[in-house]
Amino acid sequence: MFDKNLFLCKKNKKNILSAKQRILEAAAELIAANGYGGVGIRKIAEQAGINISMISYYFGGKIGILKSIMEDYNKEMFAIFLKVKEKNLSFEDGVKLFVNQMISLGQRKENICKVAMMEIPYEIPEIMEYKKSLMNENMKVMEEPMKRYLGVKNMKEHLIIGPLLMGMIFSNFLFVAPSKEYLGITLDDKFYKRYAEVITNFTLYGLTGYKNNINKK
Amino acid sequence: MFDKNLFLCKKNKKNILSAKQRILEAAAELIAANGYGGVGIRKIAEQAGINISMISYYFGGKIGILKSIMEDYNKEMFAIFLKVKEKNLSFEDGVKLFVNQMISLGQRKENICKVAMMEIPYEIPEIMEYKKSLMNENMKVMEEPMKRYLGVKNMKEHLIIGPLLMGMIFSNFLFVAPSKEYLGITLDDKFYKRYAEVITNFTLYGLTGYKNNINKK
Amino acid sequence: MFDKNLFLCKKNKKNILSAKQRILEAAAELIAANGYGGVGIRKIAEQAGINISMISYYFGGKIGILKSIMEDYNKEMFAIFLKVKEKNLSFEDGVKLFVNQMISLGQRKENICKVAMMEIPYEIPEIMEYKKSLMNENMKVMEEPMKRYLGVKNMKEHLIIGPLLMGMIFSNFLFVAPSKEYLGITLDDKFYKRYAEVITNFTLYGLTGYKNNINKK
Amino acid sequence: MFDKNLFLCKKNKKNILSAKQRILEAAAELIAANGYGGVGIRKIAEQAGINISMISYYFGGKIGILKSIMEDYNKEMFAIFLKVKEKNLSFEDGVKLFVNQMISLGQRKENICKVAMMEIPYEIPEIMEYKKSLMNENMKVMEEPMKRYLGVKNMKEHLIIGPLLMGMIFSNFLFVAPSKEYLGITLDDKFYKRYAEVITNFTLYGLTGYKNNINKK
DNA sequence: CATGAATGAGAATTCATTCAT
DNA sequence: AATGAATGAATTCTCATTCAT
Repeated sequence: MFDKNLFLCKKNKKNILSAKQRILEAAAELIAANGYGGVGIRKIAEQAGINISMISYYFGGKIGILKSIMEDYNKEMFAIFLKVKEKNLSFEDGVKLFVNQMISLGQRKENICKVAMMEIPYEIPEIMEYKKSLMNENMKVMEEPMKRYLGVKNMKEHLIIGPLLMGMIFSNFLFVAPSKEYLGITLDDKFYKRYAEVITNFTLYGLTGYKNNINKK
Repeated sequence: MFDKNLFLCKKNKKNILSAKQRILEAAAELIAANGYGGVGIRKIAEQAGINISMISYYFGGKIGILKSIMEDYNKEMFAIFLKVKEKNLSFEDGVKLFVNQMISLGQRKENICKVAMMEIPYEIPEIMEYKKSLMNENMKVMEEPMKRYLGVKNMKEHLIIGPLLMGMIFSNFLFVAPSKEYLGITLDDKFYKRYAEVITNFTLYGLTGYKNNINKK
Repeated sequence: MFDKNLFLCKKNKKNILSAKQRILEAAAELIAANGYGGVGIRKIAEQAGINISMISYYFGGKIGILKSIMEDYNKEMFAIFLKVKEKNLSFEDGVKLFVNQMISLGQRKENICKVAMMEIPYEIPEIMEYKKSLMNENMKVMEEPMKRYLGVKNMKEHLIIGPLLMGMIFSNFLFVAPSKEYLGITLDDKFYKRYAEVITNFTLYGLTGYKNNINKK
Repeated sequence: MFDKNLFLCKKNKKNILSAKQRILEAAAELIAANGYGGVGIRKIAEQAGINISMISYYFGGKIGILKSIMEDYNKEMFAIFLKVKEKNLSFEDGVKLFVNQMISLGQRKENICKVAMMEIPYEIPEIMEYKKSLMNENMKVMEEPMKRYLGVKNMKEHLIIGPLLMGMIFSNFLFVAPSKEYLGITLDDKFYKRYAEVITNFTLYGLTGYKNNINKK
């Protein structure tokens, strides 16, 4: 196990290695709750326990944080795509693995996922360029399994079935989890076990129906 | 983009759409794209073609706009719930009507829907109180059809199946539609016809699977 | 006793006669507590129970209210000066009458007095011009009794003994009365009786000392 | 008027007087002339030669300036109380020292004194709480000398004789000095020497009368 | 690496006033 | 005599960023 204490700077008693990481986590949490425009770097710095100037130092500005979050999310996504792909599973097992991996990602990185999916300010050109490039990579990777598993050839169908699956799989992390504290509910492991069961089952039935429908055409 | 010149009344040089309505539409569009914190009332006033002070005058502040949008969305939701309920349809027809009505709502009020569902700043107490009260009303109305149609009794299941349906049905309006201009795609009536078909079909199959699963337990 | 109900306009159930008066009273109260710049005409209108525009209508603007208050105070002051003057009293009786009349004025028009004496914004030229003109009239009237009663000839002495008397006589209305609610104290008739006694006595002794001092020179 | 150029340090182009101090002085001058509500932080920043944001940075907002001014005034007051108290002087010498110290304070910090005494917006809760706490400390210190020198036991008498003395001693700084420029008069050392003489004399005679009166009772 | 003073632009809101009705 | 919508300027405060130390 990696011993982070080895890298403690005795002078100021702060963890050198994780300053950047702490900023990212604080930012993700706050942006998930308040939106990108609703959070100032002052609050982020405060919550991360670092000086404001460090954000410019590490990320080149507020926008750099958002890009880092988007990048992180996409790396995780790709890893899941590849993992599922290289296992060469049956339709049912592929769906099961994919859905469970995604839900697991949502649990591990709740805030990162919500921010990367929903808190993107569309009118900041730099962000949109970045998002486009990430989506294009995404599309390329998705194309082959969509065709193989579901028989989807038309690109317009991607724009329907892809978001459908994402909206369904991440529904908890987009709508429920962010407001759990305000609603006074707790989402424990038991809940997420049942959540994964329901989503997997719904997806399998739904995709079966989708295949029937698309093959009829 | 909303073209305010279309509605000019030549007589008194005032728009036919009331100032209040124009503010709401401009705000919904901008907030949908940039988040609540990412839009200033200056931009909203500019796009609505009114003086900045009018926002405080009509809505009592920026926060009032958001509450109006949330209110509008919820009114529409309730109308759909009631419409479906009072028709006493079969399971299949009920689902079909519900999904189609919701998608129609998403098409009519794309921005209102996205804002009300996703752009809520969780750390503004006034907003959270309002959201809670709206959600409670919502829950009450949902309880009976959830039980009758799906056999759901446990409230924790509501927290899964409800958001699941919403995330799926509105997936287009949450993920695709807001970035259509930036992605260079057009979502015409033909697209939405197919969209409704896929979502309805997926929902019917998925809910069937869900009923099977829940009755097995 | 004056019956204000006689002048009620049945139509709108508002007192016609006193709209202007109600504005003045509301303004004096609010300005006494918050300063001229600390009160908006909106609050004044609200407290007076009239429409905002009525202030411009009656007084030509916010500044007109202040001028009316200053005018009212000065009229009262002159009335007291004249009253004391024309009675041709002894030094002691003159002082007694003057002090008691002033204290009575302070009781009757607590807010008017405080505003006219202390809440004048020195950097509004229109106000300063008005104040100068009022002070000049004031000085003229004061000159003769100051000479006769106290033997004051030098104008620079006016600048000392005049304010000294005012600061002492009105001390309650300037420092204590405005904060009575916040300090939780009540200033009843018994208090003001004692107040008048102390001030009168102090003034008589003090002025005697002053006369001794000035005649020695 | 404060001439900031006098204090320029050529090396780093910064004033010797700290930014915080310059803000306080500029604020006191402007608030003394226009009232707290009549001055904006923009004007204060301008006159102090600093950026507007520095006011929030140093004082946490406009209200912080006022509190600093109140605090400064009260520190000076306490210093005088203590100085007079610990010298154990006779009644006459005690009064003389007290009055002269107060007048000297008024001369040194004309604006601070006027603001702290008269420009308090009674309807800002934060300010009133602060004022109450300062007044309570004040009352405690005053109690003993009031009893020893004047024989005052009843607290209601404090509410008369205390303000009476303050209104008299500070009369110049409250009514005359703030308008000296507008009235075209100059208040030189000679004037203040005479002012101190008159006030001291008046106070001694007046307090003697007060003692006679209170002992008769 | 880290700090904190400093900046100028922009945030939301409130201001006094005007005008058509 | 009275209303209320509308305006543009001014309000206080916070923003992201820079820079010298």
